[in-house]
Amino acid sequence: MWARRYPEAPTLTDTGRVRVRETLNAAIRAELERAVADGRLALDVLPNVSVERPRDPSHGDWATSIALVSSKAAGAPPREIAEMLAAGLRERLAGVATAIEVAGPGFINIRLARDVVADVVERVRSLGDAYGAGARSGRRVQVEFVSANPVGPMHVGHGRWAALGDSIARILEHAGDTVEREFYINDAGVQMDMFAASVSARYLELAGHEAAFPEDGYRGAYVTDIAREILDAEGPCWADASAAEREAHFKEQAYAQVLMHLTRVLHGMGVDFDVWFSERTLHAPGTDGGPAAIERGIARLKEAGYLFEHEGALWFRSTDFGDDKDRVLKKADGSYTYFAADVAYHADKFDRGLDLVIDIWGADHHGYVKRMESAVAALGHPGQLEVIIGQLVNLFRNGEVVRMSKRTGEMVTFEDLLDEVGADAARYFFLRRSTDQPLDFDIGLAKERSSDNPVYYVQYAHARICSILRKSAGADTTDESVDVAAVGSQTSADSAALALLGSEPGTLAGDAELGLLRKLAEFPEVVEVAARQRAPHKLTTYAEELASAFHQFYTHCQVVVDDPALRAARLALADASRIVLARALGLLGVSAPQRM
RNA sequence: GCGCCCGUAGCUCAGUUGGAUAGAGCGGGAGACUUCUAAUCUCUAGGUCGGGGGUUCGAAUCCCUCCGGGCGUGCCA
Repeated sequence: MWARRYPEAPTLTDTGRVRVRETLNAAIRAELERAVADGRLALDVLPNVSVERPRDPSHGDWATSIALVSSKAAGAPPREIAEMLAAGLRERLAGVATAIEVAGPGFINIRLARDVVADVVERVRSLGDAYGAGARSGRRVQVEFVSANPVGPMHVGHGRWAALGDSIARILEHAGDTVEREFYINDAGVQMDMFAASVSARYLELAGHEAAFPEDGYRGAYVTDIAREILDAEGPCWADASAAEREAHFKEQAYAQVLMHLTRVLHGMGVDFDVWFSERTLHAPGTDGGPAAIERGIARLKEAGYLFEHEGALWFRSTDFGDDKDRVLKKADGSYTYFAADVAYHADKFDRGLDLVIDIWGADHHGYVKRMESAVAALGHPGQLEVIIGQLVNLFRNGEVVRMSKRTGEMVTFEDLLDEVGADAARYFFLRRSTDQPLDFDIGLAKERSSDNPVYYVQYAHARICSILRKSAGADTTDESVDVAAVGSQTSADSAALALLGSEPGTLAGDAELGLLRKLAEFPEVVEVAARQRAPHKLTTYAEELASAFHQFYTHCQVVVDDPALRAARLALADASRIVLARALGLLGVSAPQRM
């Protein structure tokens, strides 16, 4: 088995909310220490202090269960401990918190002063896109994803890995890492030969010759399209060439066409790779004329003492690292396994100085994870490879499963899907579910321009804000020539004005303002968690919650009002919401339209 | 057989690594446009968190076991 690892999260530094959290933690720890020093609390070891955000807003902004945790060791009732700590905290946190209460079995609930809550508005507006960003970690991370065999069009599952890998890359970048996106092209295997043979057979058919189609050939219509393009461009002369010559030539032609398809489709959805890595280069002789990378990779494992020969084959002792069985690198017939190339490939990655490599593979490859982790460990980089297993996509159309046949090659390609639903909806739906969950994708729903569609729900919130900003500038609300970001930044609200926000709790308007302020403040933590868990779906959930908080605010609070202070405060709040919505969508790779 | 993933409202799914009365959207029921976009909002119904044990102040979450579903278990790629 392998444990899912969540390496240390980058430290967030620029975010007031996290500082609030640290301030509270520090205050609670100090109270705890004081109580122990005074002999009021009998604890040998101090428990870890942590405040959390209660689900129920009536429990305040933050809460801690420290009294419950300490109760047993201290030999005192939790409520008694809580009362004692709360008394000290009220003094220590005067100015930050307006209420500190003991509730339930012994929770300490903390309600922040309103100006501390409202402070998020100016923090967001001054930081802009950097809000929620982590300090530069100095860590170089590579995300390798899609990595399809270049033998056909992208399928819908590839689209999901693309959205996932790119969004994880964006999130890690925002959290402070330096990230590279890489596509590993499996262009060396026998499937390329089969692909060439399939194109060759179609070419001969088109040129009017008899041709037996290969048993396990690729039967999709795209193969014929490629053959036709070659025929149109180069004529029927290849029918006279030897099969080997023809297939060798067609292989490269077809390969080039598929690569163009891949880059075009991926670029069309906003995914651009830094490196396209060809598997062939691993088999080719070294640039210095020395041994091929694949041989050098094996040599390294040998030096490390993990190889042995058995029944004419060369094996890697992956069981030393917890794998179920040992794995063959070089077969008895002298050829290399796919795994051998992958060892060389990963050795190359770490030679490039990467600190962490994240591979995204389809669910059908999960049996391969342990051996790859073992190899990376044997190469001297234990724990520096992380494999994310992406589950498949089931396509639905109005509740009906869209059937696809691998045998006949009939399928809805990812490009078809993009054409039909658009890049925004496709990406958003792919990212909406946790990665280890198979995804049901309803084409009808993704296309729907209604409240049923969460993409539009979130984008609409952004568009609404832009409309308000246009109006506040005295322009027509539909005038797209207005620079809404400039209008937003020209708005200024002093702290007295901001203190108006949420000043009437209990009213629809007051609660809506407070709800929106609190939601904005959560963003840095959401980014941190999404980064640590490689979980973009945390951001779709957040984006929908933020959009919901904004729509409530919009319904209950007129922004462009006569009172200049209230108007400025609400305008600033709307502007901050615009910035965070756009940032959240940006991390998902989804556009934030200014008008819908 | 063994390994991994999953099982939460009628449906699709969240649940911040053990916290307070388990949440959201859709679907069902009832309402709100003379306003900065109704692609919106408000209220309501709906649960044995697959079953059973255990750990503890406290379990959807951790452990054991059983049931059910998916995937993997090549000298394929």
